[in-house]
Amino acid sequence: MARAALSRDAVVEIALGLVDDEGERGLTLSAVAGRAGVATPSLYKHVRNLAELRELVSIRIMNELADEAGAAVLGRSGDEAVRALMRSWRTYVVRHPRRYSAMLQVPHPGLAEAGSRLLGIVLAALRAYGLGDSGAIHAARCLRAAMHGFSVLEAEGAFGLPEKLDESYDLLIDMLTSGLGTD
Amino acid sequence: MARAALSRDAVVEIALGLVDDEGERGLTLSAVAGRAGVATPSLYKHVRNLAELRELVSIRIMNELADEAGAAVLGRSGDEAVRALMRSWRTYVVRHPRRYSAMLQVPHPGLAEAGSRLLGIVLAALRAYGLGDSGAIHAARCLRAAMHGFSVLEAEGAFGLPEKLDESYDLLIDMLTSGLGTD
DNA sequence: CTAGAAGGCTAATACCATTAGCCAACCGCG
DNA sequence: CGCGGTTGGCTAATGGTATTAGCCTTCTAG
Repeated sequence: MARAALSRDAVVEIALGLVDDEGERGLTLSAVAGRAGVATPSLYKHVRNLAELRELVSIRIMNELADEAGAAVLGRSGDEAVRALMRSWRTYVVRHPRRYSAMLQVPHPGLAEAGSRLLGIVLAALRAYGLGDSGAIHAARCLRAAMHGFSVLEAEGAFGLPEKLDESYDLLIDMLTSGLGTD
Repeated sequence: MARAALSRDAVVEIALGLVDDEGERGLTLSAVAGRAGVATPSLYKHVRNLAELRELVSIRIMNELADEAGAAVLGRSGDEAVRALMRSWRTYVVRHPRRYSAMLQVPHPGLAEAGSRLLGIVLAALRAYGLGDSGAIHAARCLRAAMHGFSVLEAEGAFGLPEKLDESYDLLIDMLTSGLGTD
């Protein structure tokens, strides 16, 4: 290889920083090149095009989220597991709101794989309820929808005051766990 | 006024058609101008810039959704109202997936107003539960988050097979209404 | 009938992604 | 040690986009 220089991963890393600092709209090839101290076309040696970079960023973010959610669920079961899953999910969003928003953009393929990893974690959290195969899928979809919806709305500032959001989320957790228990 | 010509509303209408046909990424000023049979800069006589057009489109869509949800809730109360609200919401999304996706983009101000209209409708659906002011807000946030999350995931094709999504959504409705009742 | 505004146009600018083609540096090999 | 190929940078050029400036026509109000 020639000059030590950039790598594919380094480009993705810079892109992530850009998303954190300026939001997903700030993710532009020339901005990445600027931060890397390189001319724009040089990036094409590491990344096929902007769409691929966006996809790589999304996948990276979804995997981060899955890592944290997976760790939270580990060693717990039942309501405890669901609670931990939901809390860790929201914690990630609160900590990295712009990343979470960026992950949503452009539902290209490739995200599907990372998505199914997340699904597996949600299913693991549900294991103790003894739902059938099909029931578990339905329940997982509901959990994911609820967590995702709350996250999107919070990350985009669609809720009014940020205070008391914790209470709202606790209520959502209670509604869902009680719904699961009495199913 | 000069030549009969375009109006602000007509421009928004064309933009909506574009969103329906090509998705939110197809909403470009030159595409709108093309459909209107006009040169691109002429649009600036009706709309301040692309950002404003996007905002107008989003508001229009959110109001459409609010109209349908409001009509669904009208004359019902309690679990029936919540069920009707949730069903009408998803019905809109299934009917206009691209519009719903487009509404999410760019959470500019101005959407807040249309959003509070929606909030009012959700609160109306919850009236019969006799929740306190604060409790109703929390419950409304949960409902909205759940509906929104499911809608986003469905509109983006994030769930696997489209079949049996009805069952999943019914489960979500049951979980939430039972959570509200036993609160 | 006339003045002015409304709404169209062309031309020009700036920014972006993307492609093509060139050049230098580094690597491994003999 | 040197040499060739690959790797990773560059500049130049293209095309699409939004946006601004300034002109010109046409309708309408008075």
